Amino acid sequence: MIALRRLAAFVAIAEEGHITRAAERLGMQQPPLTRLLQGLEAELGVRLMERGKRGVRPTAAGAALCDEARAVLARAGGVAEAVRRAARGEQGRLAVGFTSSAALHPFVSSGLRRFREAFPGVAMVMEEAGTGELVEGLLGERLDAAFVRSAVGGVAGLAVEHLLDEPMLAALPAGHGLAEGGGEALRLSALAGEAFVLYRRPAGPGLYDAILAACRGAGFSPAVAQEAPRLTATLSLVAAGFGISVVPASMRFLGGAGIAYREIEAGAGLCAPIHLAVRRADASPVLARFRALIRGAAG
Amino acid sequence: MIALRRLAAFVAIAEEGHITRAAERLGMQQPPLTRLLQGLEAELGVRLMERGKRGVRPTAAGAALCDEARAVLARAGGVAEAVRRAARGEQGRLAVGFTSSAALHPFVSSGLRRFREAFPGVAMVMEEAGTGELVEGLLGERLDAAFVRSAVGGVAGLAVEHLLDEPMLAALPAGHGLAEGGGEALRLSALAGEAFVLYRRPAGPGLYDAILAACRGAGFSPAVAQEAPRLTATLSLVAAGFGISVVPASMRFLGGAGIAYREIEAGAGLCAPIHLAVRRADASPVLARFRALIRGAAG
DNA sequence: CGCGATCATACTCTCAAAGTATCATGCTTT
DNA sequence: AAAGCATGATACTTTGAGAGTATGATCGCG
Repeated sequence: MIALRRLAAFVAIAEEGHITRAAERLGMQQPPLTRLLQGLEAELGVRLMERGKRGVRPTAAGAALCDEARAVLARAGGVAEAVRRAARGEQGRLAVGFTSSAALHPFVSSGLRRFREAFPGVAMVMEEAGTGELVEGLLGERLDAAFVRSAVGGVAGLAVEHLLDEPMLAALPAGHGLAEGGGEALRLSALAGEAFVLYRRPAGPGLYDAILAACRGAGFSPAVAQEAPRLTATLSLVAAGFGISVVPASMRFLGGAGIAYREIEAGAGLCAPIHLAVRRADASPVLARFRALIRGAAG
Repeated sequence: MIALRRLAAFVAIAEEGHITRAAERLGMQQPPLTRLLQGLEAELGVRLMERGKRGVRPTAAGAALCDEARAVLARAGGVAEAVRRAARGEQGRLAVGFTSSAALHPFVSSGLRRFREAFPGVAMVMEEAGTGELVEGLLGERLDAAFVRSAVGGVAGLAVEHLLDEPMLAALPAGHGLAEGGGEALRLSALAGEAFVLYRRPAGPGLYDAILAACRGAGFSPAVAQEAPRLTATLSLVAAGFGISVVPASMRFLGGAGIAYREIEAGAGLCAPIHLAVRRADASPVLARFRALIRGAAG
């Protein structure tokens, strides 16, 4: 492999048309440059420069080398800067996961958009999946960060950052007895006798457990009539009259016709948090930038 | 600029995940490799490898460097071979010119096509122009070779190679008294009283002079009624009845309606040669390949 | 014909990078 | 817990590619 130094020297010779002048430009003496050229010619087994009375001029092979060398030098010249950008977190890759419920919150989508605009050099990969898959993705280094609803506090190796708390709403089939309430907050205990439709626990344990705990706090244990595999499916089941549900407030914009939403009294302690989970040991500067931006947006 | 040697060493470290093993692969000892890595880190001001108990693993910056380095190394690795190909004439540029009359001869077009097929790595540039322009193009290095009809022997610095001789035909307006001859060759002296339409001498001195010389040899001096700026225009004028002309046989396929072609007796010494003109000093291997192929096709 | 410009050759020298030897650290195994 | 092994870091020595100096060879030009 021909060293970059020699390529640069050759380009200088070709551009100046004189070994002497090229040596001057390179800040060296003429004899070593002459030998450098001879060395290149010997190594390639090809005459690169035609020596004339008035300087030198490239042969066809020399012109080809000059072109190739310029390309290599240009690429090599940018390496150092690219690495420094990567170290500053301005360039690289970032894989972000989110549960389907987090994806629907405007905070998440706007945060991702803002990061993308602030760091256009970072290639982003998105993944929507259940909490379990996201945790697995983080541990297996397939993901760098994940927006989740439960705290995932128990998982070793992960750090979880609390971003915000979102109120939850009761989702009732239109026409349900409790659907109309004049804008008043609903008492959670009013739902004691209802059939509940919930997002499957394995896919979203955080929300599931929060709802069950709040119900128990309100003095009843909800009857779970259906478990839906996706949040959208939950709302479809509610609309179809299979029961009622309790969902994060940002879902309000999703479920269209057939569903009435009512606030739940604050005392019930029902809230849907959003957390950012990352590997505790991950020192990636891109991730640091991402966390800083998201944390700033949350605070 | 980071030397290729160091980039290659870094890639080896990143790929092996152990400095020791990478050193083995590179055929060197471990300490210098460790220092090489430290040197890179110092030069870039960035930590590239995280040292762990069981070897090393790249940081984000290290991964970026690894990617960049691979790209540079791949490009640099091909340089030597590309230069050798250029030296063998298998890669490069070739600019070929031809006069309009030469362009119409099947030998020229098939020769160009065959060269193109045989050396797909050579980028070709074509130019159709008058003889004067072609000579100027060769001397000014805009062209590397030109197909011409006259010998251009007088021009210093050019070498001219004779490729073939083509018979010439009398081109007569349809219905002309000499147009029908039962396939017999026409005696040149039979044209003594005719008005001649000729391609302008500055654009094609070779043909012009050959025709005049042959006529004088046949005992008459032709009356040039019209001079046309292009060969196709010559035939148009003949078809329009402005006079008769004498043209290379390959023109027969060009002039469509309104023109009758007749062979001229061999003794008149009328023939239209095709030559290849090149710079005498041009040692380009691509040109050498081209000349060899064209010469082979002619012989 | 001598002068200036330019590339080539011979010899010396220097410093960056390779080698050698050895230490430090922290698992793993007994 | 101690010995052993794997791995990287450090200190010192050695080497060689490449830089410098001096000079020769060639040739156009006034």
